Amino acid sequence: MAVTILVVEDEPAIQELIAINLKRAGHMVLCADSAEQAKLMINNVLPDLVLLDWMLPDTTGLEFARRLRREERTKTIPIIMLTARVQENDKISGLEAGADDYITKPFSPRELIARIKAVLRRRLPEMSDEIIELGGLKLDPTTHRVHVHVYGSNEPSKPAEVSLGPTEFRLLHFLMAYKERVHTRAQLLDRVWGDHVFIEDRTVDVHIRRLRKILEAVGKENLVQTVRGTGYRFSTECNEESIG
Amino acid sequence: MAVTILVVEDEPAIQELIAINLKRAGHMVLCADSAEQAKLMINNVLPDLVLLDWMLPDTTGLEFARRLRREERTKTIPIIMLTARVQENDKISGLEAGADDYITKPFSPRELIARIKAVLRRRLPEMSDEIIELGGLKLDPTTHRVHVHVYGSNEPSKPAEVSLGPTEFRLLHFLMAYKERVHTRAQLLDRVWGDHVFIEDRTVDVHIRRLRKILEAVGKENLVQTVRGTGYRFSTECNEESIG
DNA sequence: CGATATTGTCATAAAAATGTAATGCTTTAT
DNA sequence: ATAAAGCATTACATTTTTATGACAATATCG
Repeated sequence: MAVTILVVEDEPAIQELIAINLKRAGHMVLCADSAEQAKLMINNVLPDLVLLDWMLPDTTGLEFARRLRREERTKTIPIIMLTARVQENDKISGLEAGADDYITKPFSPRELIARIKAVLRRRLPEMSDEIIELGGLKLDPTTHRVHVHVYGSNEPSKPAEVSLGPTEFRLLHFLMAYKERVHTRAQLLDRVWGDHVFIEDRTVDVHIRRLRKILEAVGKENLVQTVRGTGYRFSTECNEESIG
Repeated sequence: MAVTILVVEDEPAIQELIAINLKRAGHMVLCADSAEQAKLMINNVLPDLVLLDWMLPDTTGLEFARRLRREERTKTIPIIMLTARVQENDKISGLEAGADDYITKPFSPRELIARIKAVLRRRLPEMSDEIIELGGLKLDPTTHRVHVHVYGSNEPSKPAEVSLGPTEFRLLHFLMAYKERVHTRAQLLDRVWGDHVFIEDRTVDVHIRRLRKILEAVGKENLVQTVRGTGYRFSTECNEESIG
């Protein structure tokens, strides 16, 4: 998949170095010298990941990262910070304003690529555009559509489309992206609804209900399962099994 | 599992950031700005792990760690220190004070999560998400499933799923995580049920019974064993004695 | 602006899980 | 052998958790 990476770095030499290596690794690369310029570029093309220098001419990387996190359109973009040397200073301390990772200069190209890969892998499953096909469902994030493939009939019947509301779609997408795994309501609120929400846990139940209702209507009743005392899970394995 | 982590850190930005990442990783997070506040929170809820900043407004993290280690109730809680210093001395005194690990700032969320996982695996196996395979049982915390592998039939029959209630699941998980070890009822109540519970000792018997019943139904009758006068244990060795 | 969809919360029903007590069985001690 | 102690098993009332439908508030779309 073509991952677009925005490099925000004022030092031309480093910028160049990074760009070359990223291109070699098969990524689309955009370069910006300043936060200002980065802003403009983001307006044009939404990158899949941002490499952000700690020190920028017009602002700090920290500040810029915060800005990215604040805005709806950019808030989920993974950020990797480039920081010069380990600072003893507590002000610079630690995790920088929502960065997904940081790399201290100097770094090797190999390390850079590895970190990018790791961040993408971790961040991607739920927001990647890849089609997920599971348990007779086909979910396409790009078209925002879900189709049911009905087993049993051996003729290649045209898969029916399932229509879901926005939240149900995201919920299903998340559950399918992390199939089999149980998610607590808190986790679902966090990752399907968003970070700062303060919504009742029980609301999740209602949305699960809505999702199930729609799935039942097309004969998919056991995919979204309850795990009592914990939460919910999407699974293609059956829930209850009696063994002799 | 639902691991409750107490973050003791006075810098709000870092605290917030840590909290976000821990939540995303599926943990329950409590935050305290000071040792004082941390103390109060611990009185309420006993956390499973403490992330402790080296520098605190009212005391040093070191001192606080010592205090935790002194008191009976908190004596065994794993502690991870957050420190900006890289001096060898500090590492040593931190470890002396009973820290299980320490992380130097700046650190990435990934590193943080990884260390927490490592400490949990070592200190609280029942809280770690690792699959446990033992005596023909396979317990997977992430999917919340238990499967029985039936020996004897050499055909690769699909392992059947065992369905357990919440408490039985936790109990089995705990027993399996500390296999072969005997646990008193009090210990089980403490660690499977929770901290402040006041429940009859005999209640454990009932849950052991329920667990056994389910396991018997799938042909696993000797895994949960009684140690008369002491308590219970999960063991793959048979406990039948030879007769003199 | 009106019509339709979507969303979060509540109330209530339904289901499942839990703790306790009562009773019977086994082992250990006297 | 008999009593005492420890454990197993069952039944049951209570509590906890989840499902479900209705509703008002918002958001979206034409």
